[in-house]
Amino acid sequence: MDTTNQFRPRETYHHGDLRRALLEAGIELARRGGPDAVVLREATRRAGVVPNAAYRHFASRDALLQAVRSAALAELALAMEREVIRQRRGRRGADAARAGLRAIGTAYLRFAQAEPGLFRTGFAVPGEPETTTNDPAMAGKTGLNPFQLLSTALDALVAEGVLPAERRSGAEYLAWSAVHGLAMLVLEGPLRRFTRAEARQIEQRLLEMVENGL
Amino acid sequence: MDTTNQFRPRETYHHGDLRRALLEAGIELARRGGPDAVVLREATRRAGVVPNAAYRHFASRDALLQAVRSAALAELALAMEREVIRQRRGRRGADAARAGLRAIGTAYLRFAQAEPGLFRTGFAVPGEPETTTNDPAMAGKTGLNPFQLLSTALDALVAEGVLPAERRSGAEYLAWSAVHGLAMLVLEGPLRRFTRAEARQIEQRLLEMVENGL
DNA sequence: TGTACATCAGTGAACGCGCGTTCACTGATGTAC
DNA sequence: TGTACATCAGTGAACGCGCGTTCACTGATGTAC
Repeated sequence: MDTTNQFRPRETYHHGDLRRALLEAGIELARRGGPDAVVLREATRRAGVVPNAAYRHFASRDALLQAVRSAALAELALAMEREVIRQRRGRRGADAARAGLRAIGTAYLRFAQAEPGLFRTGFAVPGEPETTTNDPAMAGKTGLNPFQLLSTALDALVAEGVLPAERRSGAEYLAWSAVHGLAMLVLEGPLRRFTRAEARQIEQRLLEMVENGL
Repeated sequence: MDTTNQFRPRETYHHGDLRRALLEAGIELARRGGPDAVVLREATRRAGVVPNAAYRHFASRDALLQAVRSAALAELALAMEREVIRQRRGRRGADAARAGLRAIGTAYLRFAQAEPGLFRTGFAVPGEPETTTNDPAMAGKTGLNPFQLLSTALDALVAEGVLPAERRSGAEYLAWSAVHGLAMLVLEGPLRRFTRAEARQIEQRLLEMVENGL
């Protein structure tokens, strides 16, 4: 099964799964070059198909880009879910809740560094805000998208009595702001030239600041 | 004096101050549409000049864009300087230092909302990081650029004993991350649809978080 | 004060580029009888 | 089991677009004598 191979000409007239092939090509393009690199013609080239064939599966270039964006957010959600499980392991109660929030932040920052192209595609492309959608295309295994995973982690902090209930509302935005801002600075801001170790240290301190400041 | 007017044909063969006219056209374009809207041909059109005339003054489209970016950062620096003076007025010592930091953050967030196009041009365009440059083109009246103004405010906190010296190093990045992140979320993230009042409230809480968390 | 001439700042025309998208088409597939 | 035909998923060719940039040029300006 090699439906996405762009070098060997297809043997069948029909592609088989062109939609998936285009989406995967789009994701790969985003991975390497961010949202601007998601070029419809290039995706069809990689799928071994004529440019306008894409229109059987996506209404426009932007529709393809949105699909790629959702996939990027889904990938981040999966990474968060994994990290939460990893960090909560062996902990209980308040301690586990704290670890959960920390895991969300860590996964976010790791993702930004490991997959800058996908990260930018997920967050620099205007689209349906994650706060208002329940689209499973941008969610992880739990069916929650990155924003909803953060909310869940904060809820846990309240349930365990770590975060006073009256400070709960809007806490997503504070936590997210800090982490998102740092990700941007490391990615394309003044912290670009930091070594991995320096970046890690700032990360740690930022997560502390959030924990203390919330 | 109307050298930038694009409607009336020039009376002189020479423009007079084409460099400035192009730069101002570029700033205007960025203001309305962000970095991508800074189109060399459009800038020359507005200056009432043939496209390639731009190359007497800028080596490339990117050189023009960098100049616009610097101008945007300079404008932000000026806004920060004004806000710092305003907020420190009538205060002294630790109180004034705290007001100074708060002013920096407030000015940053106000600027992002009032001039989203310029804000994005200042920060989404890769260029010489403000941390390493002393280019006066991106500085305010004090000769300091936005990043350096933030550093100064943090130094004042240490001098007044508000911020322990051992937590000073790297504090720029923590403060900046939080504020920058919130700016992005309000601008093009999930907080886009917030009302002005809601946004203000989150801002306040974020600045508190930074103050407490640092 | 006048003039020759180098320098400078514009003009005019054209390029190649790759993109997204539209149109009319044809080959392949699957379903009803 | 065979065949007619509707439906679907591709092809082929072409569009207009606006961009950044290059080339050879000319009109205006300012300086030396």
